[in-house]
Amino acid sequence: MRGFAEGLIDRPQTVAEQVANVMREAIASGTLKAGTALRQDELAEQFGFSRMPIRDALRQLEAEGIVSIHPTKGAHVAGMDSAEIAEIYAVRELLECEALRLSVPALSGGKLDEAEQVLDQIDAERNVGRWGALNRAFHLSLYHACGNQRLLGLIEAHHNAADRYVRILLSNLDYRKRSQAEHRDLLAACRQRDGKKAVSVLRQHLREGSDTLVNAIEGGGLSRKS
Amino acid sequence: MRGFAEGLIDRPQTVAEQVANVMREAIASGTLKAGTALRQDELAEQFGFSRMPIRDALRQLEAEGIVSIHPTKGAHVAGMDSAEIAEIYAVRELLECEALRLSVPALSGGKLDEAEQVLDQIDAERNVGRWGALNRAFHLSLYHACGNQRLLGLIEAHHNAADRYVRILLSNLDYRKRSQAEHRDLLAACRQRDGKKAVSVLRQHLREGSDTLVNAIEGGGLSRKS
DNA sequence: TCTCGTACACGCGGATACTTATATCCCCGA
DNA sequence: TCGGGGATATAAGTATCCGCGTGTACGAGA
Repeated sequence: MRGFAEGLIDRPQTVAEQVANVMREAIASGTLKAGTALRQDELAEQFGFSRMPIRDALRQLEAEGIVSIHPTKGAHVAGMDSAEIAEIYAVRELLECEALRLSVPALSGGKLDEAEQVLDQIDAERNVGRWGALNRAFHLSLYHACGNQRLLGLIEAHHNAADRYVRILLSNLDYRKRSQAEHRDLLAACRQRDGKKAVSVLRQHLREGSDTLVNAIEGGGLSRKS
Repeated sequence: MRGFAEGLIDRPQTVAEQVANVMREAIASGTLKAGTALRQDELAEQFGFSRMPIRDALRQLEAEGIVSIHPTKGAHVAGMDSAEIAEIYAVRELLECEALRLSVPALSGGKLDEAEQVLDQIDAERNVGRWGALNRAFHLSLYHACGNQRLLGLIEAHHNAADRYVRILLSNLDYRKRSQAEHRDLLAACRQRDGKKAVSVLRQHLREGSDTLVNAIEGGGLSRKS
């Protein structure tokens, strides 16, 4: 739920936010695997801060759905079973298709050019860690003109929740190629101001991602919910 | 974002959660008006707890969008301008219509009877404070069979965010009558397993609520964002 | 008199040390 | 072998402290 209108107003960054950012990245990158116990004292020592901001950060991440906290049992990196992945993708499809539908008529040529540049960057990028961020940037750039900040916030939150898994997808060269082809189709439909077409391409794109992930996780024996 | 699968697993309630619950109710009921400063040590003294759980509670409420926190300036009861109300209702429409669409074919007769009982309770209820809760219970009871916990969680979160304003609506006798009529239409469509009809009634219902609220707030001079 | 700068008070973020409660594990005895 | 009880680990909560950014009020200078 982070990021409703962030960046618009300058807020001094708190330690808790910095910690949350670092941990979010660590979880997304797989450094912290699903199910890992996140001990407050341990983290406090590692980061060199006291327990207080660490708790704030954990609460924050819990709200984002990538950490689960049980009173007396503590915080763990949230796992995802394939059912939950399917749920997240179903919600993403709902939210993002709506945002795209609203956004397409309002998209400026400049924004579209920006989106295309992001696609070129993805093709050029060799660092696995950056793909996730670029992928997200591309998607969000198409939705920005939707005019509903809250909707964008939710979409961003769900990108966060799915980030770890998107990275798994993107590390697969085959999927990445297909994904990029779909991205270019999507962009083309947007350039033609064909909202219906764009939405249907996006819907297909997300379903493919979801299916690929669910198969990978059900078959591949990835670490499960704690 | 609270309440994804709450209640299914017994978690000992933390002080922070209790505090959050009390404050959520206080904000929804209007006891705490929009813009009110929420000073940590003041609250700590009032509740008789230390600052730590109060901070946790404030973070929680911030994630729910009903409190805004600025480092160094502290927490305030979040206001809503009419634009934000429109946004929330647009998202609610999207989420709830989808949940209903998925849910209708799976709704058991028992669930429908329960929903009808809730409607009867609303008619009988004289206490303004309870209407909001009953109204929410009715809506959620129709969505429960949608099979997507995450979607239900988001819907609940948006009910929380809109709660204060729904209560304003419901304290208006005229709106309440119309609303109840629409609720019965909605229920009837569900009984007929007519998903399309049900969704269209729901959509109309939510749009009416949104419009009524936006007009009330733009005209009525309600307290604004801090 | 009006404006600008400074100084002070307030309240938050954070640190630290300590207490309490709870879950888990392991061992010991029936 | 199994079940109960204690030891241990860890989270939740308490009490207090400090530093710093912000807002404000007051006094000095134009």
